[in-house]
Amino acid sequence: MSQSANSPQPNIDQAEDAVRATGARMTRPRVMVLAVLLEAERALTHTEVEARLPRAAEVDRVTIYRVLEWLTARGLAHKIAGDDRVWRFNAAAHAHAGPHAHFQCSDCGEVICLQEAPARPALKLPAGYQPQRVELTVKGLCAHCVPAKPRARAAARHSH
Amino acid sequence: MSQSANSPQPNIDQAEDAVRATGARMTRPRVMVLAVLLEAERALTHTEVEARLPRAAEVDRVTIYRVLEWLTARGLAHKIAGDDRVWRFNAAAHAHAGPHAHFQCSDCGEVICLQEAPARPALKLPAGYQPQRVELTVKGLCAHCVPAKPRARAAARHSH
DNA sequence: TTATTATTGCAACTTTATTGCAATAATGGG
DNA sequence: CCCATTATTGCAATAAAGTTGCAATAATAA
Ligand SMILES: [Mn+2]
Ligand SMILES: [Mn+2]
Ligand SMILES: [Zn+2]
Ligand SMILES: [Zn+2]
Repeated sequence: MSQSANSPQPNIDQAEDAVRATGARMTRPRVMVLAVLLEAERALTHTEVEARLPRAAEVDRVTIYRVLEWLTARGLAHKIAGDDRVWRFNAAAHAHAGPHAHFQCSDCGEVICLQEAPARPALKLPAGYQPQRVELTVKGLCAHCVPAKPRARAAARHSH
Repeated sequence: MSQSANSPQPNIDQAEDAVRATGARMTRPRVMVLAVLLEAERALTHTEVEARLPRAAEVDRVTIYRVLEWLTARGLAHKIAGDDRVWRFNAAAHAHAGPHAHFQCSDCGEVICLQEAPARPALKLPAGYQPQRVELTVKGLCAHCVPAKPRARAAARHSH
């Protein structure tokens, strides 16, 4: 039960390595944001990333948006569009190199990556349409939002 | 090649029947919006619905939002969340009664319904997670956005 | 016709994300 | 180590999609 699971240090090191490996400039916002994603156990929204950045980091809101975009373009992260109009980001190194399915809670919006790669069912497209990738998302209730007993249905939204 | 495919009249009749069948009040916004959806060959955004409503209909922006929500709740339409975080709506009567997959163009955002029902690959969820439904979306380029020849890649966005 | 109340219209507001541009700072060369 | 170059960043303004509160309107039942 050490608190090391919450210590960003090792993730910062890993983030630095990853950013350096791209050949682009290594900046504090890039390293800190990636470290936050590496530390997360699930996909994070822009707001969540902002909240998890140490105060001392002092990264601007817009910069976070741009860094998340940048990380995604470089393959260091990937983003998922959910039902709630919010992008969620996950570090690519999270044992999710290839394509994989996602789960989204229809109550709180939480998104997690699932392991199994969706077995492409070879869907038929109209003439002239060109497939690129298949996205498989399971909708349902996360462990936090599943009611313990079949009552207290309309409970207030929680924030995890 | 008659222009009847563009005439909303038969769809208006069908829409009236569908709205009446719900038992709720039959209003012009509900009928007109549903008629627009029935006439569409693909899923429409709120903005597209607004643009296709006849001027004479004079339906308020907010009412369109509410009617689309209402149609979805009654099962007369269904909505799809795309990568551009915009809801798109499709009349449920469009031969899409049950669950089905979707296609979204990664260039222009167009969404169409696909026929085949995704063969549920029975994904394994973490303990305590409760699946409800599976969404399968094929990303790619629609017929309008597929480049005729492998050049002119960065062409300007079209609007269909 | 009239009463009831579900719907609608309107204005203000919220949330999420984007854009323009000047200021800052990461890197490479001297 | 210092300077020049220019990729990044911060800040303010703006955009786009959708929501909310509430008074006015109109669909239905009596
Ligand atoms: Mn993922
Ligand atoms: Mn559909
Ligand atoms: Zn949840
Ligand atoms: Zn397209």
